[in-house]
Amino acid sequence: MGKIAEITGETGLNGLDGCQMTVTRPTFPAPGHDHDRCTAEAISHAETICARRAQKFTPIRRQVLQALLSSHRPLGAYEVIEELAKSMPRPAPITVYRALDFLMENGLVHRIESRNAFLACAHDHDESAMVAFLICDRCGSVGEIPAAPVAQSVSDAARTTGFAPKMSVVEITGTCAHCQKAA
Amino acid sequence: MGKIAEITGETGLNGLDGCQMTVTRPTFPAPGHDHDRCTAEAISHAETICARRAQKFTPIRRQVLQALLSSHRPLGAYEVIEELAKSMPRPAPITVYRALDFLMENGLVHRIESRNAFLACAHDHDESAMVAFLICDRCGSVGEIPAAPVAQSVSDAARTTGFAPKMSVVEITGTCAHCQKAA
DNA sequence: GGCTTTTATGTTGCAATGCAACATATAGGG
DNA sequence: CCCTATATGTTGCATTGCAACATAAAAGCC
Repeated sequence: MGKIAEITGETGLNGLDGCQMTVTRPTFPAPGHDHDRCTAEAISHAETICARRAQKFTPIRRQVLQALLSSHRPLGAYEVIEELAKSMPRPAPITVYRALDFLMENGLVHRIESRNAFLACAHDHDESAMVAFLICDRCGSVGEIPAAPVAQSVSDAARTTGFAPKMSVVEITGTCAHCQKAA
Repeated sequence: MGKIAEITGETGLNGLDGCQMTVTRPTFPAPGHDHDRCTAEAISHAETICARRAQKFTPIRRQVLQALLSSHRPLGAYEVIEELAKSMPRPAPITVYRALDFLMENGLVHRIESRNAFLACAHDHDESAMVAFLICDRCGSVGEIPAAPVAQSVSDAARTTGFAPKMSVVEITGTCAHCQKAA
């Protein structure tokens, strides 16, 4: 299986300092990958980010992130609640939403609009970088790819219309390589 | 209905006070456009489509489409209900959802995922054509642009990973030309 | 026209999503 | 130690979305 095409390398010019997680992350998590390690890295990345910004990476925020990391697919807020309920008194929805907001503000979690769900960010990309999501309709896993070309097309369109783009949502559903093989 | 690239149709007016200025470029709204005519055309287009497919363009479906056309901005399902309630006994949510499903299946209405809202399709584009939406965060109006180039770059990127794309959601929020001027 | 089949609507009820408002706790700074 | 800013807990509810079943309306057939 190896890594499947990694378009990840060129993700947003790596930000302001030497923060690089393993940038060689495949677009889709390989079925047999070292998940513990990948989770640990993501958590430690989060710690770094929060420390740098003097933001608090509280237990709840950590656990919400961990819940999302436990699967490489987007979880609904209430699925996160279920996850957390396994290891603590069931948190109220608002609690989880607040943690999710925090994590999104800090670029650690993405919201998948077309699913009303949340996904732990797999890459260390510049926060302003445009990303696109490839959502597998079989296994539900989500790949994250840089969408610079999309950004280009969009700003072309913007130029003609005078529209000033700020935030983008690019979500493509389809079938991932693994599931195609499996079929 | 005219040809594809008449990207002019959207309007900014929609009752949110800030946004009623002339368009310099034809792309976003033409505030002074003949709205009755553009609505009439859309309805008649719907009739054509339905007739061609032997689908029934029932009163409810017509009224839902009309509600969406009346505003030129995406409406939530419950906003549609409110609209309809003005001219008939208030329909149940499920009734409106069913009509919306029908209209979407026939390419007459788009769902704006990032808003949980629905927009009457402004163009006469091929159903399989990929479109992108430019959503103004001030006035709420939405521009619909053909997104062939976006589609291209996305599916290139996607295919590199072995991903087989089916459906796409491209929604860009930002500020439309009118609202930029107004600011 | 009657009869059947298909399709569309109406009714009832509820699950899922999301957050507001206020109360309380907790971490740091002075 | 107090004060302030931030984080979390509690209560309650609005919004979104649809399932399941009942009824009506249209289309096809003899």
